[in-house]
Amino acid sequence: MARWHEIAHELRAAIAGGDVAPGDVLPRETDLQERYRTSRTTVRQAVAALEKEGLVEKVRRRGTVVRRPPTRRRIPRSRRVHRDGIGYYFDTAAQGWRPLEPPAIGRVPAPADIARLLGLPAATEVVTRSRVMGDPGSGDVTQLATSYLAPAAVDELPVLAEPDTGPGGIYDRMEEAGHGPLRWEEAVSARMPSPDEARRLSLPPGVPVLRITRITRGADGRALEVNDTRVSAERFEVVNEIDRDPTAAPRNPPVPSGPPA
Amino acid sequence: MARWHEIAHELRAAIAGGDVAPGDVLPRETDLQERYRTSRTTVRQAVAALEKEGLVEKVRRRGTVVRRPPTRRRIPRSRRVHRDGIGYYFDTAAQGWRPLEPPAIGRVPAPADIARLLGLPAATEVVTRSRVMGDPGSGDVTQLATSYLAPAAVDELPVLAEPDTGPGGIYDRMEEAGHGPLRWEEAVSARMPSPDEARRLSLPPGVPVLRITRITRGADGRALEVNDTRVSAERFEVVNEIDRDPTAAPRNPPVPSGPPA
DNA sequence: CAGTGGTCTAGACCACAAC
DNA sequence: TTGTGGTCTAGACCACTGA
Repeated sequence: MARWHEIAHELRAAIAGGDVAPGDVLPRETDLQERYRTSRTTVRQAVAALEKEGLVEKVRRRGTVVRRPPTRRRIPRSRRVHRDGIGYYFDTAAQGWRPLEPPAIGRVPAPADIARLLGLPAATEVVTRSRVMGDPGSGDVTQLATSYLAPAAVDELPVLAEPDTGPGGIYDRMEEAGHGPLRWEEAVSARMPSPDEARRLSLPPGVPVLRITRITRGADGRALEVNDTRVSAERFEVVNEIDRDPTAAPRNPPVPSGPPA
Repeated sequence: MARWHEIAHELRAAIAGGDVAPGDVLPRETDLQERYRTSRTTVRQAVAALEKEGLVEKVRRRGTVVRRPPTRRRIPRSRRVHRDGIGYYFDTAAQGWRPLEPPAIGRVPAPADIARLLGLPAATEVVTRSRVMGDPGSGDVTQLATSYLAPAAVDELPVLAEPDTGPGGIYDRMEEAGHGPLRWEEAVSARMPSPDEARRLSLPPGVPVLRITRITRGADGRALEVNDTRVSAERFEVVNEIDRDPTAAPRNPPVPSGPPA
């Protein structure tokens, strides 16, 4: 076993055993060097392993801080979307966050995975609507969302490429054009952030992004739009409810939760 | 800007621009040292950054390999669970994977987050049922699942702590005891794996685990069980369907997808 | 079995933010 | 202001594994 593995193992045990509590700092690097009779490089490699696991965070001039177990805010999902009441479940206002700026409209070659979902040849040019959501008060960014619009939808409804799409947004426009009732399919996965995403979402090392990829289809089944939303996997979770009884009456849509206590 | 940032930036651009295709290798470390007139430490720090992002994977004797964009297998979810037909949506057999060994029964203090979901004081001792799922043919492990059982449920139904819980499993036993119809709430999030999880799921560096935390409640609303499932975030995604029209008829449950082509 | 990345040393200077 | 981690050097030997 490599020396740095041993050191990482002991530090991990000290954290798990409560010898160092969340918020506390690990011994400084020079102290660990001395304690383990090793070079600074080896010590740093051990601590870097814990950082990659999201267990600790390095803070300059303070030290290596043990991170708190995350409290996640719930992103509730119901099977059905209601037009009244709480709004669409993916109505961002209902989720407690708001756009920090108007959507940025762009035209880019569709990334390979998006093109596949839209049923387009790779690198077809598509219109994008990019939003940065968060708390306007603090400027805290919680969510990066990009909509990729099918070219056919934009040709039919040029307003989709406008910053302001009118009351109800793009989905109401699509239904007005006869595509309703709309259906959505939503995939949740995760990956490590790009450097840009990490910076914009203020993600410390060792924190993945939770990725919510939602495809919108019209009544004919054709894909109209793909929405790709990224949030901190440490700050959010996507919640669904399931009933066992096939005859059970639909329950009320879940109410959006407030910020963690 | 630090030198290693520059190097990482150039390597990232070479990958994004297709100069090095997936499956290709980056120049060896000594070549990069020479090209950038720097030390091996600096080169390694740059490559380590790409590895943390999941872009490359180091393979001994081969080099630093550019990873392929992941193809994810879908884990479908419907709002309702059916007892006939495809089975329960979380019936693992219907998902294309099977237990590699009988469930391991344990008794452990409940982790803080599990105790909270079960409505128990922290560190209450609970019965666990741990499963390792995968492909029995290849031995490939795809899923680690642990059920945490509420003490009251085990007191009432001691069979829940047996390796074999009989036909239909623990949920049928709970319904037979009068807790039905059961309801579930499922949260999807992600985090970096522990070293043990990374080893058992064969996760390369830079790949998070997708975590599916499902809570089972009886008709009276009390929590009976929490299931904590971990899969590779690069190999799986959780998919839900949503209708807009509140009066739309329920659609058929989604059919489990096969392995990626 | 040879070449790749893995590990480790001992030392130096720097940049930043908490004190 | 100053102590922390951040960056970097030049070199050595090792272990694994795929050509």
